[in-house]
Amino acid sequence: MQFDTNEPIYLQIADHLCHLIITGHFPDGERIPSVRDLAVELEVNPNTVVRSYAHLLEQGVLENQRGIGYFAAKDASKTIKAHKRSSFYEEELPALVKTMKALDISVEELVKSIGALHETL
Amino acid sequence: MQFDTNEPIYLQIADHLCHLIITGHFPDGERIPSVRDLAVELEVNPNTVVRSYAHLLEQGVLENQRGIGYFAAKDASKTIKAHKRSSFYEEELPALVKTMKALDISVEELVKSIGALHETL
Amino acid sequence: MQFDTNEPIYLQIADHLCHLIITGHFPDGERIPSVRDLAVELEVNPNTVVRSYAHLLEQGVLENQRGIGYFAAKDASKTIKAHKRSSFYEEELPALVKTMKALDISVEELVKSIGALHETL
Amino acid sequence: MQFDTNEPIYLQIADHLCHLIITGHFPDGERIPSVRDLAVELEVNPNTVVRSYAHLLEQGVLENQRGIGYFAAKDASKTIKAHKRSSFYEEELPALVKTMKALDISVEELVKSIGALHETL
DNA sequence: GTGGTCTAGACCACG
DNA sequence: GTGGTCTAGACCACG
Repeated sequence: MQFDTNEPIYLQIADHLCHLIITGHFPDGERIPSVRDLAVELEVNPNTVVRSYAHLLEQGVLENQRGIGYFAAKDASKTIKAHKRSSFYEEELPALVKTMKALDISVEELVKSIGALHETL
Repeated sequence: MQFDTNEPIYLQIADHLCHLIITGHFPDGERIPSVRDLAVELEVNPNTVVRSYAHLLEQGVLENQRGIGYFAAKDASKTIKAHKRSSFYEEELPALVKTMKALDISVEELVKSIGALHETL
Repeated sequence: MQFDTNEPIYLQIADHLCHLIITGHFPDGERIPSVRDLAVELEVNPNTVVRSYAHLLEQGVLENQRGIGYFAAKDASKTIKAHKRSSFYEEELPALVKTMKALDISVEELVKSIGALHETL
Repeated sequence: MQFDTNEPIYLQIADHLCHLIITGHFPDGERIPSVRDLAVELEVNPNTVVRSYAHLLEQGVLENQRGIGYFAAKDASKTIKAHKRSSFYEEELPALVKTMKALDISVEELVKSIGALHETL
């Protein structure tokens, strides 16, 4: 895994874990790697992984069984998607439209770009 | 001006100045407020304003006349828009499309939302 | 380290660091002292060191690992030498030749002086 | 006259005046323009010209006759050249040789460059 | 008046 | 531990 320099590593890890959960690599309810193991695998400070897990715990994406380990919550995928959906519609999209207007980009132009990206990515 | 807690104030000020430039409140080539004046107006430490100005100087948005003050560059609006345009098409938009696919949002659905936002904002 | 009064300290520190890098005291890719440590060593305010580091970061001489510290870039020596070389040939040398002509110093005379200095320094 | 942004304007003006003196445009002993006139001609703050004149007064390049104006000193050209000569041999040249060694430029290489510049400039 | 630099020191996020 | 940001305020060169 490659880390972007500008975004906190712990958030990048959290995002990555979410991605693995909603794509079924870490199915809902199943155990995920220990802090230690993941830290070794990602060549990262264990504190950083702790922070990622704590972050996802707060959001209800992960659960913790004392002495056993961390698990994806029963409804982790649903929770993640709900989170994403709300930040998408309430933050990302309005920001994008605002920029778009500031740059005098028309809706048609935008739709074309989105269509192109949609096929490529 | 209200500051968001998460983004550095000096960047928020820089952004704000860019906005004022491309909307013509600080026309290309004209003088902008002195460091001290802006600091007083925004209730911020002068050093913070210095930092904002230095940031925009690096990007070629501002210029400097010794002992006189800061000016919007001759082509400031163009420069700012070019910056914005490239980050829009190369970062914002691809990120959006990625999220959109992860959430199984169709292009049609998206276009509708954009249309609605476009009129409201 | 002794500071000259006329040049900004942060630039003198930056220059000094460049010198240490191209002479191999801080090899390419290796970690350099933390902001705090260097500030203590040079008896300078940490902010001043931050400024030096930020300056070299912009120029691609230093790199940054989140929460770990600053490193000389992989190709730091090369970058520094390229900078120096261009300012040497495009600024220093032409200025010197101009002065030399204004003073009616012949090329022969100059070459002799350079030869002498070259052995002494 | 075009001003460089990095060097103080008053020094650039002083240099320019020196140039005019040693090239005979303002002959030794003759009156030079009033502060006011020069400020108008150069589109510069009168204080800046005052500073230039004061600077040259200190160096013995100019003289002042109260109520009449500023004059190039009787031996202005000589004084200027002596100044230049000493800063050339004691500062410029040693600095150049130091850079040259740091960049592994040989004396031969340098001499060639100087020769080329000598003809072009 | 203008900006540029610096100190002293705080608080914070991050690893 | 690391760097990043910010305040408060000083001093200076310059125009």
